[in-house]
Amino acid sequence: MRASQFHIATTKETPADAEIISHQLMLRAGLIRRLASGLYSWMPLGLRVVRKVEHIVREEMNRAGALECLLPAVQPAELWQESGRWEKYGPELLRLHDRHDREFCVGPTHEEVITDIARKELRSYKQLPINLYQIQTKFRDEIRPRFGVMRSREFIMKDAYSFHIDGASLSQTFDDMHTAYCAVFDRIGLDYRPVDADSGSIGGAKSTEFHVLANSGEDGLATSTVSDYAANVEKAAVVCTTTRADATAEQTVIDTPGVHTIDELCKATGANASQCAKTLLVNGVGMNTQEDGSAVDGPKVVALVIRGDHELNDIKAEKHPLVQSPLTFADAKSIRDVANCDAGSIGPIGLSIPVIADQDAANMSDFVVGANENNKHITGVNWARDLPDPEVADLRNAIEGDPSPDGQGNLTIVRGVEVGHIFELGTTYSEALKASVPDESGKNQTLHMGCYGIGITRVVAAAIEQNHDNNGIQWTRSIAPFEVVIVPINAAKSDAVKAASEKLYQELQEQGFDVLLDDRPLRPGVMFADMELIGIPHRVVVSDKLLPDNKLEYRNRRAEESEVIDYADVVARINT
RNA sequence: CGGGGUAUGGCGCAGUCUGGUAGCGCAUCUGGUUUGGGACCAGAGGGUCGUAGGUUCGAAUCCUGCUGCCCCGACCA
Repeated sequence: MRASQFHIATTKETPADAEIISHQLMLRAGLIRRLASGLYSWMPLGLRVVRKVEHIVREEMNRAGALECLLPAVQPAELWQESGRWEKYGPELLRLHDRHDREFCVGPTHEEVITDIARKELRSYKQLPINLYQIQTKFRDEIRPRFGVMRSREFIMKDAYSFHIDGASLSQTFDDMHTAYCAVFDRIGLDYRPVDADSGSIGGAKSTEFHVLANSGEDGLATSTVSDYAANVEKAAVVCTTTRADATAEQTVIDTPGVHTIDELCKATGANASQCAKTLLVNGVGMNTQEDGSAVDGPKVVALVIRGDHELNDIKAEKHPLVQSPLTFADAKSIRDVANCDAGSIGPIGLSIPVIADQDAANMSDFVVGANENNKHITGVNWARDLPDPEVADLRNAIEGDPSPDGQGNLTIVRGVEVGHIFELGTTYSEALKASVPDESGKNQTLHMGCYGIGITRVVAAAIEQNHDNNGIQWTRSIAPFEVVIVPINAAKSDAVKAASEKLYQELQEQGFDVLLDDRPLRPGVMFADMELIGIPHRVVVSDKLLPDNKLEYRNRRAEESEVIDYADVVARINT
């Protein structure tokens, strides 16, 4: 490709509304353009990267025996009603009506459609297992799209769905997909981690997320310092190492005017956060709120007690049978009803509702709590003596230094971007949509199902998060929009440079390289800056300075310095 | 949806407090000089100041409503 024939649209200045580096660089390099909130156009340069990622994914999926298909983006409501997700999915599902006023949605995922195909197409256990995938645009009406293409509403996803006669076959494919995903991310050149994950709203038994390590990542990952244990902090179990000490202090009510947070409480009392307990009132399972806000069945609120230096883990909390899922905090009025005070002064003493304490909170002694009276707290509190022993559960996020749940080493917390997720769904959807097949004995068996996603467009952003410097993007060769760029110096004045550049351009193309010839009539500095911003991995400079000796200048995007090489060695140099 | 911010040529911003009819840098176009790290000179084009209303002789500026966008929380590939 000739740069003069291609749309290169770089900017020097960083757009004001781009927060993270990948978003800034994608805009500056002209990979994407924003259309509306969460909606981005892929410019020719950016699309080349998307296509390369797709190509790698496609190859590895095919290698793993998956079959590519393409399902409709728009799906009929009936299918979603059948699976129960028409109600369950909520406002993230973009719903629309056709001219006959029939209801549809824009697919955020395709379990329903694929299961419908499975139930119609699959006639015998002999056709199993089968793994179908597609690469397609999805739409999720995210509450808050952000970070450009990293969390957009419309995005490209590779989604695969497998069907099996039993769980063992499903596990086999699940493992195969795990292997295929590693192959994909290895080829792209990402520093990633497969981690144990909560299966979330999609449901099912087992799931593994693939995270690209990056500080801007929205997820916390807990990894062991010695073993290969890795889990999303949402999922990482906390191994309790504390024990309860004997009570030594007297229970004392103190004045704490204006104190609402643990921080303020520490300042006011001189206590450490680890000596304070925070009491969080959340809605319990009996809490049903009507349209007009009135409660039926009586308000049911549950108190969760966490040590002041710990964080509540929503996912763990909502798994508790008494806690409403999804987890929501009690409103101001219910707090007053239950605790006689406002949030910030709540404590577990004297509450007439269930009190569930995190393991470490339950092991505290001589601790500080809210007094259930505004502007007052109580110090020297002890379980069993001052209030009943609570029900104990694992409620908090794992933190740096916690022992690894597998018993080997401690946990380190790193940030990650979720680029892939594989699930053993089991029979959830096949049961709902009645997808079954006769087994060897002729008896109908409900299909076991797995699903496997990769956020193609998110991979592009994540790759940039991990590969950039002050001058711009540093693509790995496998997904770079172009592998090599030829930069002629002063071609307008030098026929020799011009001819040599053209010749090299031809030769590299014949060698099968994805090559860009920067034939724009620009000064060298501008071309260098552009090509570094765009992130082309290899740069070859053709100049009058070196041409008489039949030499060229080569520079790797990641190298500090350029080097002079023989014309004959270009291909070899690029390939090393 | 709740909280905070913001809206002025394609991009980044100033001007708003203290009303007087819009400016800077980058980018673009023309001509010239340049040509190994985002050149220089000369000239040019481009803005109903988000939108609707109000106050006023006069509104980018003051008031009110609406909308877009960004950031913080719940969601997820």
